[in-house]
Amino acid sequence: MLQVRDGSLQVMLWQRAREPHAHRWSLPGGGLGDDEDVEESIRRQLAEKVDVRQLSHVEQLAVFSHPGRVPGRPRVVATAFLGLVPSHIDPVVPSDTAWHPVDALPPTAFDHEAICDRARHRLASKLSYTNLGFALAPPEFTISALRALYSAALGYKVSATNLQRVLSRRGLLEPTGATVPPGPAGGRPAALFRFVSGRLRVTDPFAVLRPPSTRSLGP
Amino acid sequence: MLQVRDGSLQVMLWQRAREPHAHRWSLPGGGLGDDEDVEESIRRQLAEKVDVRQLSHVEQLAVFSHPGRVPGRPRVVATAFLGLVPSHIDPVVPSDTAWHPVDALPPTAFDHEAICDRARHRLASKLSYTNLGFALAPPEFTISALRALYSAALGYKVSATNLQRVLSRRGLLEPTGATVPPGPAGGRPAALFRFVSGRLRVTDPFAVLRPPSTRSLGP
DNA sequence: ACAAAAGTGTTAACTCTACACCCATGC
DNA sequence: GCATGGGTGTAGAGTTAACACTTTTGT
Repeated sequence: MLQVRDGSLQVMLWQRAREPHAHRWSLPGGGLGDDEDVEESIRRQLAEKVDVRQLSHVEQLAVFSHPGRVPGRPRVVATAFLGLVPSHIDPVVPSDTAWHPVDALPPTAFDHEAICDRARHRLASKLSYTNLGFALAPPEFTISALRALYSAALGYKVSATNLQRVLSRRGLLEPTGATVPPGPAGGRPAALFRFVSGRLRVTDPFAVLRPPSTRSLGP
Repeated sequence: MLQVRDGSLQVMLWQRAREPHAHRWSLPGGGLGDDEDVEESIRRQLAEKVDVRQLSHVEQLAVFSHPGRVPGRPRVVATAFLGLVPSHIDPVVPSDTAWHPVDALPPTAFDHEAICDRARHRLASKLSYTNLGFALAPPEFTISALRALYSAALGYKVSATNLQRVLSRRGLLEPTGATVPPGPAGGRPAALFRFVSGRLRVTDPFAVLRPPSTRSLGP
């Protein structure tokens, strides 16, 4: 589960009490029940940590199935997921559970660091060619705030100017009309925006080799 | 397993002899052994159908885990893969096995039609932003031949002119120097090309929101 | 007035599509 | 010569990054 917290992208981990890998930090998860699919299962597992209604997005990443991935046990096949929580939420988490910046992970259990890396990469990619930003952002936000979210998730500074232009041209962003008063240092009040849609949509489907344009189908 | 055959994208299926879903057509696959991961397993399963050295690309698609996906049995969790065979190969296949155009599938077992759709979509996407064309094409080919492969895989006509330009600009294609004599109808001899690399490479990593250019880091 | 923060205008570079045109060959 | 298929030139549209500039506020 990933969230932008305090200006950095963080992942929710819990500290294992027992072997194998006691005291190491682990991604939430667990066994698959007989009457659920893996999507239902991961939501059930995450529900033990947070209110699942706080999850703004969940998607499959990949299967991790190396025979030795869980030491001292028969092989465990894991289906890894990317889960996102919007930045305005601060879920109450159990005492063995905490958020960690993805750039400074504590010792992790099993192959969970590799799973984290996969999740970061997937998130960065989808921010570029979909409207997935809605899953990181609160319902309303200033462009500066959105810039901070994108910067944290992508790992490099994003220009507020160009971010607004790209997302607006694609029709993903709309102004609410409201503004936020500036801080004590002054400055122009910032306009508030929201994402037009809260459903994942691919906005830049093919970089090249697009289908022929319709006008070339004429007589 | 997908391949462009006779001008259309086709999938290799085998006809089930026994229930459930007897006589329906099924994707190759099977159980996961204790000492292999899912990638090794799928290659082992496919080896029963073709020479695995003929596989030019294999990648995970997704997990299919709906409890009712295999009727009359405890739930079976499947990890679906996309496998590609270059068009110049014509593998000898068992008698219960045949290639079918993805646009005209016979009645398929379980959720295998959905898996096929997922594979087609993944292939089409990756042709646009990676060099995955190498996995469909023979070692050397004319631009016309490559155009036919891309058109079949994408499902719409691709311009030979622009295909050559896009792939050349990206440094994916290089001329071999050789040419192919024209057919009986005449025409200019076609130059032969090859893919520079046979390893998957992302060539168009982010549609937008690229990291800042290096020159803006100057003093 | 001045500093600070937000937002807009503008330019240059780049990429892709479409289409006109030229090239090399068989008949 | 001329039809046929292969290949190149080029113009135009569309996006994006970079940066200068304007707007709106607090002190």
